[in-house]
Amino acid sequence: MRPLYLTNTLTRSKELFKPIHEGRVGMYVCGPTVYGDAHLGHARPGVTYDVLFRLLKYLGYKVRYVRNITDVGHLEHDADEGEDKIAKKARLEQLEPMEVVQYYTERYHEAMRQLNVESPSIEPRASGHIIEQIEAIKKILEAGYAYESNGSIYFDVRKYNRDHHYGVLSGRTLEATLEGTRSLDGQGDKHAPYDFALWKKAEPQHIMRWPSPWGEGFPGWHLECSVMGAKYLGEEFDIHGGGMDLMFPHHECEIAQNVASRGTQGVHYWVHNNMITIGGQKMGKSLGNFITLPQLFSGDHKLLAQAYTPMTIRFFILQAHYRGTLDFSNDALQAAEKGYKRLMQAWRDLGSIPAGSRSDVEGKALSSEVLAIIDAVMDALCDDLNTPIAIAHLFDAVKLINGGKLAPGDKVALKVFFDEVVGGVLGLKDEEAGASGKAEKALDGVMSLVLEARKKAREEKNWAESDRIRDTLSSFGITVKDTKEGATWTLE
RNA sequence: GGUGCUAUGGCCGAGCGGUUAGGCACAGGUCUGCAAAACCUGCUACAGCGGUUCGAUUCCGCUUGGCACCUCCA
Repeated sequence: MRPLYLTNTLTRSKELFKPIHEGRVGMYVCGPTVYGDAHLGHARPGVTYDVLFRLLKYLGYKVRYVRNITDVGHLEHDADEGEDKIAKKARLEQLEPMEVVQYYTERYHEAMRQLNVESPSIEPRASGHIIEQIEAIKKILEAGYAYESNGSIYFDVRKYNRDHHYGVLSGRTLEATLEGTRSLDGQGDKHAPYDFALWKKAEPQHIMRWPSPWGEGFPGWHLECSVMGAKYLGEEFDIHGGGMDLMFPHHECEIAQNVASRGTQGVHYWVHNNMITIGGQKMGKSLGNFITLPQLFSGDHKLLAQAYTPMTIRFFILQAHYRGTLDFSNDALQAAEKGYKRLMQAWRDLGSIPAGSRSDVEGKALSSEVLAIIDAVMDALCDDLNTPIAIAHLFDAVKLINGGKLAPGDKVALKVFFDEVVGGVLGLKDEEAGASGKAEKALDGVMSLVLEARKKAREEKNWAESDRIRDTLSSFGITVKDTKEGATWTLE
């Protein structure tokens, strides 16, 4: 198995990936809080961990990928004092909270499907694991790292920090955390500002509530990931991913909860993707500069010069390394769109190959050029998911393909490689390929008829008629190109 | 204020102690009835100032700028 390297936030270095159980990988990624449409920022982890998931499988691992849906406990403004995001949305829209959850979960799934993000193995919800969360709180209380205060349970960070290091992941000390904490008022029932809620007492008007040994309430946000990760992947598992902004406090709290409740940090490799920025600034709810995925796909946003297809977005994300920030702009998206189309065209030009040709290729001598490209692409992907380098090498292949001098064996090999890696691992798909629906099939037929007529006109050197057909088609979005093999067409 | 990251050509974006990143854009050429596509060629950058080194865009220090986290955010 080709070695895979990942940057582990815990050690701040690139490490050789070694799974706990040979040949199997457990991976957990923080999913969305479903109170609004997924935005460009959600596409980043969606695509990044999708590629990791696909790559691990391609390398031969059996992977269980858990990505949660947060549907309770995520508060706004202050981690322990704000209103629950879902409950607030429900109140504003006069809906049942679970209606909000259902609606946006489906919207999220649809956006991910369009981005060609594979479904995770398990997609658990926080509200479906209240019992497990209560059990975890009991354990933390037993261990002495939490206290009850006015019907709520808080994690005792100061006490925990005496025995362990609160801040291992983000590289902070408790003092540093304290310095950064804002004003001390509004602290409510907490003993210290850096303590965080494990269980919140529900006020009378609060609609999302469950019974517990401490009265009716709801779980704290950080708890769900600790509990669901352990439930489905075991008390120790391989990879935990998420956005960099979750590193502190969310993931830090997760580690503390894990240690306090089961005596282990639980996660071997912490992987964090960086943010997408707009004009150099992080896109965020509070800044009001975020663009949702449906807006991106439709072009319906004041910042958008045009609509961008899901694959353009995916390619755009893949052209940058996941650990760096990626700046959004129309220029960058348009460049990505063109590059993506060129890559797809080359893939298409490799043509369809008969079934079983993989075995025809194996064991046969390929040109060193093609072998080098294949190797370089895989090396890049296994080097901390370096998709931009992988894509750069794929464009070397594009040059070979367009050059038209590939030996048949090389062509088949590249076709198999593109299918498996461009399609299978990078998860790109040819948005223009193939007539599938009835309408497309009909259009296919009509077009071949039209192009036949044009061909006849051209043979008669009737350029006026030939151009008239081309211009007319162009006026409703069909581009005709004359190649040596005859005319081809694409629908805009 | 604390902590961390970063500064690459017109734009996006990799990388590295000595070798062409790649994409997009631009210019010239080949091909073509024209157009498009494709191919070839050109454009050769690493914030500033010091230092280490035979040699630094790549390491170290300082300066300046940008960003992120410390409050919900992927």
